Amino acid sequence: MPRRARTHQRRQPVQRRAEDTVAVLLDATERVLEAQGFHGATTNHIARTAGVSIGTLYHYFPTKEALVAGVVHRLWAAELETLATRAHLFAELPLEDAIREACRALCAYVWSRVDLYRTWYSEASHLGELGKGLDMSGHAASMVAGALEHHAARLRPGLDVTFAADFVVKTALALARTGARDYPAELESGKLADELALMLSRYLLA
Amino acid sequence: MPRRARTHQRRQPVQRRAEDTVAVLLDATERVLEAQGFHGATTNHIARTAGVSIGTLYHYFPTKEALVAGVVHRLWAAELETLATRAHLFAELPLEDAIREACRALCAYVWSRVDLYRTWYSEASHLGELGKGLDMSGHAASMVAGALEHHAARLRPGLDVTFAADFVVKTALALARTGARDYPAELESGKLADELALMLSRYLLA
Amino acid sequence: MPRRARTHQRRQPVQRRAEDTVAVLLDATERVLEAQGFHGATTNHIARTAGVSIGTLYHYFPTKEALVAGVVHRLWAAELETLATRAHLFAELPLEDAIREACRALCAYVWSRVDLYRTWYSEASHLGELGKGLDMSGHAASMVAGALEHHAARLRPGLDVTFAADFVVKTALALARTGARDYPAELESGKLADELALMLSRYLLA
Amino acid sequence: MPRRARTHQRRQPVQRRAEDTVAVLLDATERVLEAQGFHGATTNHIARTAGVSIGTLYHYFPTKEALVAGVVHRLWAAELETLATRAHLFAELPLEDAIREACRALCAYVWSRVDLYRTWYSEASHLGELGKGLDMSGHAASMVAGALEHHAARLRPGLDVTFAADFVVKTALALARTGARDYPAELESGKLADELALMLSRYLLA
DNA sequence: GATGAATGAGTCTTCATTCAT
DNA sequence: GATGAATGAAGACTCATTCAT
Repeated sequence: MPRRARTHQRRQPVQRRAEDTVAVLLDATERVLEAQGFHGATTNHIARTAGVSIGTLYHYFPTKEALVAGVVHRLWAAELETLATRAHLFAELPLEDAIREACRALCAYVWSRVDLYRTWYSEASHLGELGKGLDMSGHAASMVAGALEHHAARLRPGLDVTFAADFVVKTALALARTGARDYPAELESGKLADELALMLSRYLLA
Repeated sequence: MPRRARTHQRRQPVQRRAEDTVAVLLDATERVLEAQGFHGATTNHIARTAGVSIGTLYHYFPTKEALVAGVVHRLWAAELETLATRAHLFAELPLEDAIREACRALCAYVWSRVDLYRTWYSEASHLGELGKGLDMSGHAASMVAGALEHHAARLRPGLDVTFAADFVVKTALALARTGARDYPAELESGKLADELALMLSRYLLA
Repeated sequence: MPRRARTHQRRQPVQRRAEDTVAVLLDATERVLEAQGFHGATTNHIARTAGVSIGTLYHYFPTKEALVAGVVHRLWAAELETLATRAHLFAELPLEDAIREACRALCAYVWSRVDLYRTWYSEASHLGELGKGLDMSGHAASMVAGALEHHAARLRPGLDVTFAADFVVKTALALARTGARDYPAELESGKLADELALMLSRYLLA
Repeated sequence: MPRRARTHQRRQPVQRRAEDTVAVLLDATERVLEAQGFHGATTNHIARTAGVSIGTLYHYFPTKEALVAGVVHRLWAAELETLATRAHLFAELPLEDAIREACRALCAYVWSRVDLYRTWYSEASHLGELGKGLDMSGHAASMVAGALEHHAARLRPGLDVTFAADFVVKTALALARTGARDYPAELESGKLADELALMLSRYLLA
């Protein structure tokens, strides 16, 4: 039987020191997950790696799941950040070029954490709260939707912009993430990013 | 620490009865996984559900992982089968139509097992042997590659057929599978299949 | 909890074939015990090694304990046989020489099965029926007692012949058996046998 | 297949309380072994007897084998202690008398734990680390060797002192231990000790 | 007599979590 | 806030043994 899935963080850290502890714990969790996989990561091992006691760990996170969820959320946020910092490109470049840059940035980020995606992400991503995941891809999707409006003239006729923006984001995320296992070489070389960008561009443009 | 990951089946069933037992065990495993998720599924529960003793379960599968791997492999085989039975369409129909039929069939299959994809597939798919997964998508990819040669005249110039065939298969699999969570409505309605088909067609054709 | 300790053989084999089966099973048991130790020896492995089915094994021996007891008894019988075939020496040679020959023969026998004594004998000897063990050492002791009467004139005054005969036999058995672990080199070279013989002779003689 | 034979203690107790726990666990193990034998002793039963949780048991000992090894080592240490506290007698008394006292003390110790030697010692002593056993008998042997040097003038010519000291110790241990089964009456009455002492003295002295 | 698939009670062991200090 | 010894529910897995064929 699964333990209860309380995945909310237990307390908002209000002090500098406590914030540190939370970050230290998330870092340690990530490191242990990367080394041992989800199944092999134990809370005691994580606490030891973080250099805090197991009691302290449970002071900040009510369950192991919450801890892992924290890492997942942080990862999602970083993925979103990677895309968000390229948002302005959609106003500055032709759509194809902006899409290519966004895909390249996303794939580069995945490549920079490739072991993480390979070892435990698929095993543990379901612990991330669905809502936060939707928020994250929703943010990215509305960003893309804005970009598409901006380039409306060049879009293929009949395109459902709202759906397409979302679909394109989820496709990019899905392929970049699974690419860590399925296409490591192409992920590193940039080919995956470029083919992905090509596919998305042709899907969107006239 | 993770238990050992022996995922090979323990004995080749040589008698009619034994083959039944293996199938019964895989069926039961699937049912229990669907109801409880990977973490919540216990071998004792699976054995009880299958109507065999726990000893018999371990007679055929050396570990829980091997049992789940068996279910994953069977699922992969069914996905492949779904595509393989549509292979002839690529010789009979325009490429767009054949692709659409293939995507529809794949999405329909995923929809028919949607709970399974939603509850445990992402959590447990890594237990499937990578080799078998590559075999499976490789088969499908070479099928697609053949189809592309057949329609060579209409392909977009500069297309790397070998890569594209593989890429297209993996994209379809990734989106159909994650669609169970991300787009249940569109998976059911067929919209996901059609948008996917459109994206793939535009990626491939001139 | 220990299983019941039924250690009697289940049926007296009356046919040639069945006798063979019993011997084959005891041989296989010995081989498996030697290779895996008592804890690691399973009845299924023993049956497979013997080339018979597990059902057949249980046809002849009611429990694993009975099987191991059979091997222990056979070993005791062989030890006794080793001594018994030297009994005549006590009538032919000076006592010291007869004792030395007996000790050498016993140690040589132990050396010839040294792996067996090293791997499982101590772990499993308690499964041999105490009665049979006493019979065996009792036989040897009465043999020795007879020898001592024959050499009565040379014995040390005050010697309790009955006790001494038994004591000497048990000492020889204990040291030869534990010598497999404690003195492998001296067991092989014969030094253990000679020192043992010297100790026993000086204990007995004036 | 035997479980792994990790027989090292898992953590050095650093606090008063923890030392107690280890001792409590060893005591409980001894009691359960005495009542049920090695095969019948379960870790859960031992933990319950000790009044600690099963988790605590595994906090200090990684396996059942390690726990039993701990008891064996403690027993060996007590045997050695029994001899060591008599070491001074070898300087104060004639050798025969010192030997007799040592044998009596050893046999008395065995008698004081006779059930233990009878029920599980032979079944489980192989779990003690060979090295610790050699250390223990080596200590005793060098003690005896010192004593023999001290009485060199009275030793029989040609005696190999180094070997003899070791041989004498191992003989005494083997006979006292097996005496629990073979000679309970003589063990209790002291006859076994005296005959053993006589045998060893005659082996050593001129 | 022989077979071997099936049984299932019972074991060891793990690890998330608590709480007294 | 921090500690970490202690907890114990729960689960994977073994293997001696049975019995229908």
